[in-house]
Amino acid sequence: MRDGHIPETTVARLPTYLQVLVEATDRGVATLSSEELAAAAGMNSAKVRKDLSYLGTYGTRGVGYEVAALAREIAQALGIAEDQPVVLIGVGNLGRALATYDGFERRGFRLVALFDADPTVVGQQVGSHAVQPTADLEVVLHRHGVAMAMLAIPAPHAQAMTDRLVDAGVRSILSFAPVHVTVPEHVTVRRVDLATELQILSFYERVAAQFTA
Amino acid sequence: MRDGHIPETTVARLPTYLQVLVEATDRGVATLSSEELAAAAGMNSAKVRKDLSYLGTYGTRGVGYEVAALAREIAQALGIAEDQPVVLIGVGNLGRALATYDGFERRGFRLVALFDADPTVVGQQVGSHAVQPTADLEVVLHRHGVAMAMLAIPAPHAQAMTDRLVDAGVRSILSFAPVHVTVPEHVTVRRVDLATELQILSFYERVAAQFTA
DNA sequence: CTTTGTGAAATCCTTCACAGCG
DNA sequence: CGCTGTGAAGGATTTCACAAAG
Repeated sequence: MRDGHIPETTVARLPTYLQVLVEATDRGVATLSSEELAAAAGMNSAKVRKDLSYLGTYGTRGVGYEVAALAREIAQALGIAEDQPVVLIGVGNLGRALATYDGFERRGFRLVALFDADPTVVGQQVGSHAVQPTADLEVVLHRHGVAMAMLAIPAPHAQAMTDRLVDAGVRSILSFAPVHVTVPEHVTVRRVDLATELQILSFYERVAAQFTA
Repeated sequence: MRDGHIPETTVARLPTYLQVLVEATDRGVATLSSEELAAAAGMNSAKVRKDLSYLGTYGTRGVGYEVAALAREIAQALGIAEDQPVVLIGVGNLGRALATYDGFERRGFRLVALFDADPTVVGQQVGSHAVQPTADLEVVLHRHGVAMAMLAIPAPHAQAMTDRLVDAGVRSILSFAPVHVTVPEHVTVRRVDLATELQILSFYERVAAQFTA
């Protein structure tokens, strides 16, 4: 393929492939077929091959994909060939869990600072960082060249803080606030809303229950 | 419409509409047009109207949608007209945040029990529940008629615990373990993987950076 | 002989655009 | 006259199925 454009759905699956490849590396597996990759990722092989073809041609016919090379290639496409600096805004219950989660560090990111607006939280040690006041936000973002932020603050403050992050040069935001925020064209926001996920599940639960009843 | 089938993408958006409607209720707004609903939810009005049409016809031409009636209808479709009992397995960092998150309670769910395999955690009070040993899982699930579970345990234990949940009658699982688990046809698993979300963002960050550079 | 890479077909989702209702 | 509800058009994604490569 190799024409620069990768479908959104494919991008969303690349992290899953990467994870399977990293596990395969740990197990000492050198090569995986699209069929094996698909089984481990929970999808079908045609989709795997089509997805990987957008990155270029890294497979060998009759053999499969070289695990190490493909992992490197996906990490490259995802922009995590070297670690990306990230900050976390909001050190409440969820923020604390995020700050101490080692998955970010193991999967391409480096948490460089924690911020909170609450003066009673500022100064506390959470994981390997002391919480800083939001007043210092711009200085720290600039010093570390941070382009990504995680937002774990109450919904009413989300838009104002987002505006501030965008002004400070942040281009990607992972928001846990259950509210839509508006951003300029060049900024991407992904929202993770835990209650929303449960509600979606609940819908299908209901459908399944009908067959059971 | 009214033919029982609702597209997945529509189901995934219903919780957002519901949230906008609940906020509108709080502000004392009685009626919303598809245009207003779309603006608050961050999408376009045609999509809103098409989505809502799958539920039936609840709008009034020339006026818009009656907020209270539509909210009730969406809650009904999502199966949260009355609260759904849910359990949480795994009371580590993330589990603690989930156990103390009040969004679940406010948005249609009732957390009925916490479980952990670690004997040093069992018995601890987390939020309004004492952590129970996983040995008691089946009894508790059965007693409360639980069909939904949240899974916040290490990846290597995810499949075994999932099998146990399914055997105990759970039909919907929200998993935070970064691994694919296999389940029977009638069971739904949604996976929320925080590092995956950041990696997807990172991809678009890279694209945006190219324009900036 | 096995498995990739990919056009083409099939399916699914979004957007358009407007008839028709209130 | 304003706004919903929806066929039809347009896009996007998935799946099929097979030619070509190792």
